Order: sequence, then structure tokens, then C-alpha cells
Amino acid sequence: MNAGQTARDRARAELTQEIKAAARRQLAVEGAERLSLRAVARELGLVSSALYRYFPSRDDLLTALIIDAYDALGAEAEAAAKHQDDPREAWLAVCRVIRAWARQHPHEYALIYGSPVAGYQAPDSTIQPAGRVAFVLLGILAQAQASGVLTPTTAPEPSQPLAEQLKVLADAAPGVPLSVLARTAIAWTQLFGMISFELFGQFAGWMDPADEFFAEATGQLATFLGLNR
Amino acid sequence: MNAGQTARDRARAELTQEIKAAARRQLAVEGAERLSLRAVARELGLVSSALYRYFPSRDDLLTALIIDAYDALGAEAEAAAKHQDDPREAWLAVCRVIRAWARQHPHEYALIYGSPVAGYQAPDSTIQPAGRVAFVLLGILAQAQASGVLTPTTAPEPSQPLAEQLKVLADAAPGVPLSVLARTAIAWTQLFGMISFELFGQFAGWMDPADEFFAEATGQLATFLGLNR
DNA sequence: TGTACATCAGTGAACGCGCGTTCACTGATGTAC
DNA sequence: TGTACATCAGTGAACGCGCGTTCACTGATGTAC
Repeated sequence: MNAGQTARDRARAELTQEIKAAARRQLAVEGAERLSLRAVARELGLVSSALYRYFPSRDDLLTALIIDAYDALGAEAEAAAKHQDDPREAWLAVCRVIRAWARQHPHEYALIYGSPVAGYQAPDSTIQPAGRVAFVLLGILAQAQASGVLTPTTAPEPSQPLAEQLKVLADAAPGVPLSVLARTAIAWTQLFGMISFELFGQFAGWMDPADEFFAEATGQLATFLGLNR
Repeated sequence: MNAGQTARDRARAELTQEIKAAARRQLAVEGAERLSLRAVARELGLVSSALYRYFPSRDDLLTALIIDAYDALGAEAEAAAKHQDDPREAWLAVCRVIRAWARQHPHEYALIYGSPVAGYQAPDSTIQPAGRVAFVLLGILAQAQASGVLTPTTAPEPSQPLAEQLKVLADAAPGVPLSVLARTAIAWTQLFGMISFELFGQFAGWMDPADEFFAEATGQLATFLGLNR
């Protein structure tokens, strides 16, 4: 294995990971805006210019962190979904696990779901990993539909232009009616809306531990989607 | 009027406004992280240290901008609600107007609803203006309840601890059942979740003009709250 | 109405800091014959 | 197995930049008598 891998290749891959790890640690403390190449280099005992052998610019390092964050969150969601047979329970478990990850990695969460970093323009390569979590949610609905436990809802048919846009989701959830796909998009924005409000301080002073609210809201969302008990 | 106001007082009030206006213009271009006292001073033809006569630090200027943004958005929401008699229409109008403001002032929106600015800790004085929009939404429900057009929903009773937290809302919406208040909190996070996703780029490449989705979602939310046609 | 003093606004220089990125370089690792 | 050359990693100095904040100052505005 590792055919053709020289010691140099291995060292390079390793140090690339170490740079990202150090950057993530900085991110956790300072936030994305204050992430500095020089500080990362300092932590690794390198001279700042050395990092340019690994990442052509600060923005490329940020891009790598963004993709890693999406992947980490996506992996959590996938694992949570796999351990639940019942679609409603799977939905709730995925919601819980996403919130838990967000609370454990607030700055990584902010990096991917918060306001854009000033002066940074995310490249297209971040779009695909961003979809991973959505795929998990759609998969749960598809499975519910396939096994006949998706309760028909009273959801209205989406308008023609909206139906057009929802077709992107249809591929990941074959058989699920468009009206439910529309609601999935609603549930999806709801889920992250709550988490963002919690992490970004909007609940300060009135819904401070948001555990109960989160449980209630995700439960109602499940019902809203047709995932009944 | 303006009793006891000297020319100096007037000049001070005026320049304070001009500083905030210049800061807002910078904000619109650069974002909050890059807002710089020196650049603001430059734009006004002042020396940077002069700003310290008006704001004791950069953070205080940020606080002023945050409060102004909450107030601007709150005023929009209040105006929109006032022009609609029907509660459902009022709800939809307020949603539309909030989204419109957010799209017109993306960086001001990010300042108040996005990820926190690195190194900035919002003081308590921002909490009250932050509630203004919520009051409008609660007022609509209270009015619907009072005039008997709030459709009873099948919403479950919130758990005891959640009910406790929702009591803060109850004062602003007398007579509205706790189960509907819980849904109001859900609707509130939903609304801002959608807008944040739109502004922060999560819809890029699939739900790009979000107009249809927004209309559909806010309509379903109105029904969810018991604001029927 | 006029004078003496206190208050305040804005200046200009300075402190101390950190940043991203470039570039010519040395020395180690890898490759081809 | 050994040699000659090419590739690459990391160094250290430098460029050019902008930032928030402090401080002693001058001159204008306001206040009290």
C-alpha cells in the first residue's frame, strides 16, 4: 500500500494535517477572522513563509478548514442516522448530533454557517461537502417513504417555480412528494436557524439553555414532515 | 425647544450621527470585522484620535451601530404591521419587510444576526432593542387572539421547563396560549434561519432566488401559528 | 456688556503591535543512469 | 552500489501595510459674576 509514496510525500501529508490541526485550534480560540498564518506557523515552530509550501495563501487554508468542517459534521450526521431504524427517531438523532457538534465547535460552525468571512470568497469546491448533511436528512425521508411510514401531510403543492428548484432535492429522495421536499427545506433552515440563534447569542436572557426548546421544535418539525410516532 | 442646548451640544450630536453614518457606509462595504476607526476618521476628514471624544473605543462604536440596526429593523417591522388589519397579512408583511431590509443591509444584518464579531462582547444594552421585532410578531398574535381569529391549533402543550421560559413572551402577547407561544419561537427562528441562509450563501446554486421559497415558507408558518386565511 | 476662568473639540506625533506575502538562499531527499 | 542532477522543504530578511489607543497641546466655545 501507499505505492509510490516517498518519505517526503508522507512527511508532506502529515505536516499538512498538522497545519490544519493547529489552524483549527486557533480557530477555536480566536475565530476565523483572526486566524493568522503567522500564528499557526509559530505554534508549529516554523517560519511563516514555510506555510506557503503547503497552502498558497491564507484563503486556501480557510477553504481547507471549511471543507473539513462540513465533512466532520456530515460524518456525524451520517453516523447518527445509521444507528436508528425508525425514521422519526433518526431525524431527531441527526438534529441532536448536529446541535451537539455545533456547540462543541462553535467557531467551526460559524465558519460554515455564520456570516461570511470578510474578504473571503468561498470557491465552488465547498458546495459539495456542504450538501452532505442535507443528503442525510433527505435520505431519512426517502427511507420513510419507501417503507410506507411517511404520513401523508396536508402540505400544499409548491408553486411551479419552487417545484423547479426543489428538483435538486428530488434526486436524493426518490419518491418523496414535492410538498414534503418543500417542507424539508423549511425544516432544514429551521434547524440551523435555531442552532445559530443559540450559538450567536440571540437566546441570551430568556431561552438560555435551549435544550427543551430544541427538543420541542425538532419534534414538531418531525411531525410537520410526516414522520410520525 | 432644545432647552439648554448650546451650539456645542448641537454640533456634538450632529457629528456623532455623522460618525455613525460613515461607519455604516464602511460596514456596508467591508463588514464589521474590518470596520476601522482610522478609516472612519479619514472619511470625515478628522484625525483618528478625534473620534475618542465621541466614542471611548471601537467597541462602543460597534455597540451604537448594533443598537441602531436593531432599531431600524424594528421600526420597519412595526410600520409593516400597522398597515395591515388582517393578522395573517400582517405576519406575512412583517416577514417580507424584514427580509427586504436584510437584503438591503446585509452587513448590518450580519452584525446583529450573524456570527459574533471576534473580540467583541455585546453589552446588555443591546438586548432590549433586539426584542423589538419579536414584540411586533407577538403583538400580531395577541391581536388575532383578541379579535377571535386565531385558529386553535393542534400544537402540544410545552413541557414545564419550556413553559417557564416562554413566560417572558406571554407578557407581550396576553391571552395567547403557551402552545402558540412555543410555535412563535419556532417561527421566529425559522424566519431568521431562512434569511441567514439566503444572505450567507447556503442557497447558492440551488435555491438562488429564494423569493418563492420564502413566500411558501412564511405562508406555511402563518398557518402553523393559527393565522388562517 | 465685559472679563476671568473652565470646559471641551480637534491636532499631531508617537507607541507598539501584527499581518500576508515575496524572494534568494541552503541543505536535505528523491530519481535516472 | 554509486554518482550527477533535479526537486523540494524550510530559512531569514525584508516590503509595505494598517490598526487601536494615549498624550500633551492649542484654540474655540460656554459659564459665572
